Amino acid sequence: MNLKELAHTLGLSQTTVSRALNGYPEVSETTRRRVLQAAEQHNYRPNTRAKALATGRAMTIGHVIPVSTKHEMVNPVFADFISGAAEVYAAHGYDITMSVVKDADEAGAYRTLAAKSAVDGVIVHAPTTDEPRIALLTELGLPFVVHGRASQVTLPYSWLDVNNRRGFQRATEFLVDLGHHRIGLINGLEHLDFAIRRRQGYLAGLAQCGLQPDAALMTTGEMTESYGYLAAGRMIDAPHPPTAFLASSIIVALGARRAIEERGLVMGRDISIIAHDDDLSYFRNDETEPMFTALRSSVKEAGHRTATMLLAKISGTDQTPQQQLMEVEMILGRSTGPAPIGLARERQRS
Amino acid sequence: MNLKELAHTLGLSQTTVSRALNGYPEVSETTRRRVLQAAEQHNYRPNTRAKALATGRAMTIGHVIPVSTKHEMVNPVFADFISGAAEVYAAHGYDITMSVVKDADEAGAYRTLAAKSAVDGVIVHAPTTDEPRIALLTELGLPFVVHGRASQVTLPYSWLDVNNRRGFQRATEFLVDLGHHRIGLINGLEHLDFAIRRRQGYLAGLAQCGLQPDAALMTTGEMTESYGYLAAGRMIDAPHPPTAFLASSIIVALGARRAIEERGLVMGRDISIIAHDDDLSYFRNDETEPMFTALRSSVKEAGHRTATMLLAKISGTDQTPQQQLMEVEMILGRSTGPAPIGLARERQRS
DNA sequence: TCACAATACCAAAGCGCTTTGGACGACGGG
DNA sequence: CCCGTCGTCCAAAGCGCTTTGGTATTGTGA
Repeated sequence: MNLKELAHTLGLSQTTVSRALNGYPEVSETTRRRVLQAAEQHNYRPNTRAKALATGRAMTIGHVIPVSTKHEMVNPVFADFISGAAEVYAAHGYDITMSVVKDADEAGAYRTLAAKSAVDGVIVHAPTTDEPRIALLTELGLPFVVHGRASQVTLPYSWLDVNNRRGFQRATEFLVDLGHHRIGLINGLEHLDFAIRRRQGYLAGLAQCGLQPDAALMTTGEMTESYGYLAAGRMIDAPHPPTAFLASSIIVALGARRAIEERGLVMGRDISIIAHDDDLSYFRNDETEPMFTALRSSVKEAGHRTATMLLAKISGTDQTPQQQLMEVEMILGRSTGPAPIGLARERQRS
Repeated sequence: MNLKELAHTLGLSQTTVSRALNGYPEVSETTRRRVLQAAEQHNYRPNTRAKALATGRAMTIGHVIPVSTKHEMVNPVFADFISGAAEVYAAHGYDITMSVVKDADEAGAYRTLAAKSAVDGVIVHAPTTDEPRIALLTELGLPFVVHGRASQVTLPYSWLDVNNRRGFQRATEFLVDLGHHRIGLINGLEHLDFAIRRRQGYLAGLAQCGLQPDAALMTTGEMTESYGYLAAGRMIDAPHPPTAFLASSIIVALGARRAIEERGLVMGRDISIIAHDDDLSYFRNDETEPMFTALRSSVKEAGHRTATMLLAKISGTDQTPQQQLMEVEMILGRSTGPAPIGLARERQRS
């Protein structure tokens, strides 16, 4: 059923039917009701493409999600992020289109999206410190909001970020307060901005407590479980092992935990862990006493908010770039405890 | 840059330019090259909507992904599945559009997609045993392929599934061979077809070995880590605890493992686990000696194959419904071992 | 040399919608 | 009584593309 047919069965012009459906005032209330009812009855939905073509608005948001060439991995946070964003889109009649691209040709993906005029706006995921996409999108004139920030980019742009720096600083200081002097950082890939900020927070925390950083206690990698396992294991087995870890995600923390337990140590007693927690739906760290002490910030809510910002930008409500910084919650769980005293610690390891 | 402008700058008609770009023969090779080059130079991409409107083909595949109303959870396998499917789509010039819907109104989502004629085909995720979407889509005439099967549906339709039944039967028999007589099944939600089949496999395995099933050893739930933890914990604490678990996913298995270790037991010695492993990119169970003994079947590959089937269906290559059954690989890891003898087991627990 | 077929191009219609620029009565004020 | 206004509707253009149904221009065989 299309407009023409619908108009014909109603004995009205397409114009009138279209106006009735779209809430324009030049239609009498009686005919509007008649139209609405007929539309409902025939399950009429305007053809998206025709509508988009006529209005010039695609009513579609693009998400281009990078899959790392290294591990062919797509970051599991996207599922939750998008589910949060999707609620907002749906409420405003927007569709989602996604392109999955090897991170190399991400720029190309945006170019194509813009050239095809397939979307009204996009969300930029996982920005690097000098994220080139920001300049590209500004140049293309395609509305966008960045999930995260790009420290080195000076152009004004809209973003929503988590206060990673503050969070990791707090976590570090918290661990030091518990007596931990050697804290291992199991960070994400450090060309990504969030990872840099986390490291900065970690370093600031150490500095605040008068501790020297140790390069042997800082690692970087793609945030898989194995990575957490290997990185933690390596540090534990090194000459001066840490007594605590800061893990960049729950999944990484699980790996670290595995490394700890495999060595007969007990998490929260022999070695503490604090994890950043994106509050993923299938991995809730929220029992009466959470498994991990964590810096929690819901990625789903971030999706929700980012989408809201983007739609505001598209509708022209927000002309000037907007920023939102979400603070993390620090959740106390079972993975942290006072640093073991040296001797006890040594006994554990032998 | 649109067709009109491009044609104008070239001093050609839109017809010719369009034909040159789309590989029609009524264009001289010299002009074709000229056109192609100009298009390249101006980064011209035909407007998706206009093209779709003119051709009647949306060049878009719909994925409607359900978010469970219960835990607001979106199944983490989608990320990998879609990344597999996306490669195929991209290679054939198709876009992806996704709708995220509370599982309640999934039917509505498909209806809308069809009425808007927004997609050329869809993939049906997570079918129930009597999946009503199959009848709906057949009625709507929208090409589709089911990822999974629907045991009770008699209509012919295309699907790709993993041999869950066989896998779980094998795993069960393997555990029995190791001396396990009480095996706990930590299954997914059993209105979903794959979960039913897994249970059937489990029961068949027990029967094959002459063992009676015990209702206390079978649980059902949404496949989160907490669920695995709680379900396993409950069984372990019951009067006649199992000596092995069959877990419906790696994430669930991690929960089970946590329950085991929290009780001072050792996985693979005191209690064994076999998990179904979707081979998720951020959770690879594939070190030299994998953490879990597992039934592995790559969900990314499933996405790849399902997408291929769907495109074949859309292009009309496959008129008759096609089926594909993927066998699981059984991977030996560290989570299984012989059943402990009664006494030793008791000593462990006290 | 002429007719006929390729060859290489073009004008215009059409996809399903929105939106501009009216038309046509009814109504009310001067 | 007439004119301007308002309310209600419609015809047609236009969004950017594809595709049908041409028209010139060239090459070919008789």
